[in-house]
This record gives sequence, structure tokens and C-alpha cells, in this order.
Amino acid sequence: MKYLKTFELIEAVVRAGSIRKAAEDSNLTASALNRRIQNFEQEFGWPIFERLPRGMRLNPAGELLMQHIGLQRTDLARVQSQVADLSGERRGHVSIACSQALLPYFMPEQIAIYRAAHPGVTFTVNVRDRAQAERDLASYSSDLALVFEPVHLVDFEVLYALPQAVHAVFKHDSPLADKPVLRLRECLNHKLVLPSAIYGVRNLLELAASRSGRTLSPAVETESFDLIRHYVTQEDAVGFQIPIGLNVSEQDTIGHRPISEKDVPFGRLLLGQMKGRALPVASAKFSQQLLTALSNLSTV
Amino acid sequence: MKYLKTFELIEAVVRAGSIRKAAEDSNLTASALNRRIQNFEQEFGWPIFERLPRGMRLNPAGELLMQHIGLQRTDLARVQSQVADLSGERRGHVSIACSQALLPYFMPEQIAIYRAAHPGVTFTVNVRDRAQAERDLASYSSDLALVFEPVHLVDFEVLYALPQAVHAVFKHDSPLADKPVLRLRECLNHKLVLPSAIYGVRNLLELAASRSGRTLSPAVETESFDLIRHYVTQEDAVGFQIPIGLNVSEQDTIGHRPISEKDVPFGRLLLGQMKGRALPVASAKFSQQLLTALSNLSTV
DNA sequence: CTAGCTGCTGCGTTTTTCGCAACAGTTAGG
DNA sequence: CCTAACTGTTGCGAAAAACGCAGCAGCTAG
Repeated sequence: MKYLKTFELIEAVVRAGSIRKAAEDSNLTASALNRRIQNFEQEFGWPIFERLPRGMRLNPAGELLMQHIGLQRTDLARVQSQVADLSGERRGHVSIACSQALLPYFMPEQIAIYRAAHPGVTFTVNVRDRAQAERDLASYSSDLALVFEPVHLVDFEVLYALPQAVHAVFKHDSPLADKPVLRLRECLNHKLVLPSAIYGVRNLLELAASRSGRTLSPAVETESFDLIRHYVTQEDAVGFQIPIGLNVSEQDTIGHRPISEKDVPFGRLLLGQMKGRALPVASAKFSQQLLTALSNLSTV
Repeated sequence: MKYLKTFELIEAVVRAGSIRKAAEDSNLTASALNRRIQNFEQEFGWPIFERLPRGMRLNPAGELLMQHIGLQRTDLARVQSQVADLSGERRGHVSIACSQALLPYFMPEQIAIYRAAHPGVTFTVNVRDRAQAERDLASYSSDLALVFEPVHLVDFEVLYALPQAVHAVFKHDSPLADKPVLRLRECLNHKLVLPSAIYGVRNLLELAASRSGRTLSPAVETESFDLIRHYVTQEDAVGFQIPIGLNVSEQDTIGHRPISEKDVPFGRLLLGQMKGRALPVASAKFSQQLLTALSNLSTV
């Protein structure tokens, strides 16, 4: 799209921080790029950059413009995707921001199912915590988000909410495996492997612990649920994760049991999109598939 | 905005129906215009026009593109309006689609109040029935709509709903003026001046009449509430209108009384916008003013 | 004070766009 | 059945816009 070239160049300047660097990245001379930006600012009516001795930075007007550029680009993608759809071919691109718990089993399976039906569709999967995911939606860098217990929810349009109990994760031969449901205090007597504070699971556990007058003192704290899952096989410790991130395939090495709702309330795994936005065809279809997959999980 | 020139030319072709006519309107030669469109179609990936022996017509892909163009343009206007706002000047344009009832008193007063505070803001007021108003919003040709009992409500985001009783309108010295509230059957004994079927007032009356086993046989049927209001001063007939379209200034020529809610249910005067759309600053501020004005009316 | 970065600007060159004229195809009317 | 009046399309030279080069002025870290 040639008519979007000026926008791409503006974005390049924003990224590079100076015209000269951006000109290199864009295979242009600084003078040409400089003129394009000056011409645009004149047409636009206001300058969009503030000129600093060390380069260029967006001013408030520029920030607003970047927002417009993002919407503009994604809406064009939506139209092209719809046009491709009505001429028979189903192709396009889906970008989704999701919590770590979805990475090992759920997302790979769902993407494989979709791509088996529509090989022309490509995917981008970004790992985002619950705050970043919403920013991703708002900046149009992700079409969909599937996150556990997101925080703000202002620009987040909920498409489906799946309740998820927090599960304790431990070595398969741990005595904790004897009961079908665990109490929180049983777990706190073991060594703890906890996710860091930005995660919803940790949040729910902290709330529950403080309510019963206890504090969480983890032996290991990490941002990786992968590490949690594997660490409990090394030491006799207890980790925590939501069931969608766990799987029977590891049954002989690790075990997991839900923690009673009386202690730790259910969290919600939310499928959502940017509020009011019309998704490209591929993303819309994929969100429908996710929706039915999630609702099947809830009935199990 | 030069980079939007191609879009404007495409719109010109859609309007004119042929390249040659559109070229004249745009002060261009047919060849230049033809090339721009061919180049665009190549960049876009699909043709957007079907070539007929008598000219050009949009194909489905083109229809989708036009939708994108509309969104694109209005979003740019929103950004520019917001930028103007943060640099101190409050200017911009407000386009509003509204029912006839708002024209004589309500809208002129509200616009005058707003323009007294912000003389830089200009207005477009379009008279639209309840179906057209929603189409106006969807095509981004109006920012706001203020309509009585709209029909679809799919893309219509309700900002405020004001209940309005249907009022009977008559000559100031009619015996109907004696009571504070009228029953429907009292009115139906007189000659009737009714709005045509597309209007919400007529709709409510028809429903009410059929419920009591009667049919409405108007002496005069018109699309103009202005005519209704003036006709009742000529002949001893009864017209109908919602109170926001009536005013005390004509107190000595016409009178009006509400019809009991037992006979004719309250209709709703709805202030709304396109669902999910971010309005330009001027439109957003004006809608807030309308909102408070309407809520003051409801408490009176 | 210097070296190195920044944005900016004349000026000649290159690329893109435009206007003119002509061509091929369809259609309405006599 | 032919003509006149439309339609979109295309080759080619001219006009316009964008670009690259070189150099300017301003700021700053070392």
C-alpha cells in the first residue's frame, strides 16, 4: 500500500528516535524523509514531533495520530481479509495475546485444529501478562486476548469467561495426591514455588492467604510456569497453576489437585477483544472456535 | 490530505457512475483517473469496480472498501478535532440526524447555546426518520442521532432515553383543553390529522387503536408535523405530536394535552451514536450538553 | 574546544503522475 | 444497418513531485 508509506515512515522515525537513523532503516536519505514529515505536518495542520537536540519524539498530537494509524492499518487488514473471504479463499492472520498457562497444551492444539481446516491462515502468539494483554488490544497489536484474571477491563470486550480453580501442583507420589480436593493450609505446610506478583494465580493466593492471616513465603519465585511445573519434580515442593495449563500426559511425573473454593476463589480465564472493534475474518472465526472449545471445557 | 486523494477519487467515481464524469468533477482527465484506480486495485489485490458498458459500479469488495474509507475519514477528523482541542482551540463540526419534532424549538436552542460558548464549531442538522437516522450513523454521515422510537437499534448506542407521552394538539379554544389528561377515545371522535406511517407517533397510535378495536381514519395525513400543528388552527381537528416539539409560545393559537398512558404507551426519544465509535471532541461535548438538557426535561 | 550527533535546505537528477490523442467496445435511435 | 454517443483503456511526451547529494547551523558529550 503505497499511500500508507508516509505512515510507515513516521512509525520508523518513532522507533528509531531520529530522522537519520530511520532514513537508514527505510533505505532513504535523511533529506527525503525530513521533507515527507514536514509536508505531512503541514497538511495535518500541527507538528507531530518535538525536535530535540538528540532527535525526534512524538508530541501529544503525534500520540493521537499514532492511534489513528494503528486503527487505519488494522481496519484495512480487516477489509482485505473480508474480501479474500468473499472470493472464496480463507486466508489471513490471527494475532493473539495470551497467558503462559495456554502455551503448553491449549493454544498449540487449537491453532493446529484451525490450520488443519484453513492452511492459509498464519498466527502470531504473544505471551503477555494480564496488564500487557489489554494494552496490546488497545494498540491493535493483537486481535484477541486470552488471559487469566485481567486487571483494567476498560477497552476489553469479554467474549467468554471460563471459571478456573487454582490447582496445586506436586510430584506424582506426593501424599497430597490422596485427596480429590485440597485445602490451602495443607499446601502451605510444604515448600512453595510461586509465580511472581504480576500473575493472577499469585494474586488469588495472596488474597486467600491474608484472609486466613498467613503470609506466603516462597522457596522459589519465578515468572515461568514451566519452571514451576518442572521444579516440583526435583524437590518435594508445591506449585500452583490453573488446570488449562496442566495435562494428563505428565501424569506419571507430576500430579495436581484443585484447591477448595472455600479457600481460594475461582479465577476467570477471559477471552476478549478490543471493545467495539470489527475483527478480520480469520480472527473472528478463530475466536468462535476458542469460544466453543472453552465452553466444552466448562461442561467437562 | 493528499494521501487521501485516491479515496476521494474513488468516491467521485462511485457518485458519478463513470470515470469520465468523475474526472470532470475532479478536474482531471479520464486517463489519469483511470490509471489511479487501476493502480489502486493492483495494490489492493482485487478489483473494486465492475466494468459495465455504461460505466463503473462497485463490486462487493468495493462496498467493503467504501466502509473502510468512511471509517478512515471520520477517525482522522476525530484525531484532528482532539488535536485542535488540546492546543486550546475548540473548533470542529457536529453533524446530527434528528426527528422533525426537534427542529422547531429544541435543536435551535441547544445549538445556539453551544455556539455561544464555542463560536468555532459548525453544525449540520439533517432531518431523518427513525430508520434513516440509524443508517446515517452507520455510514458515518452523522455523528449523533436524536430520534423518536427508532426501529433497528443494532448499530445504535443509546446515550440517553427520554420518555415522551404522545400529546393531542388542537385549537386553543377546543373543549379538549378542559382536562389535564385526555383519553384516546375522546380524541378519536374528532377529525384526525395524522403523521404518515414511518413516524413513531403514528406507530404508537396505530398500536393503541387496534388494541381497543378501532382503526384510525385520518382526514389529513402528512409527513410534516409543521403542517399538523398549523392545520388544527384552521379546522376543528386533532393532531398528535410529542411535547418536545410543542411550545408555550403558540399558547394562544393551539393547545395540547397528553394522552393517558393507559391508552397510548410512552414513546422514547433516544440520543445515540454509532456503536463503539469514538466521537470528535465537538460532537462528544455537544452530546453531553444534549444529555443534560434532556435529563432536565425529564425531571420537569 | 572538538568531534559527533541532530534537523534542515538549495539544487540537480530521477521517478511518478498527468494530459492529449487515439483505439476498441457497447448501446440507443433513426 | 448504420451512425452518433457513450464507455474504459493505452502509448507517449510534458509537467510535477519525490529523491539524493552536499553543505549549513545548532546542540552536547567528552
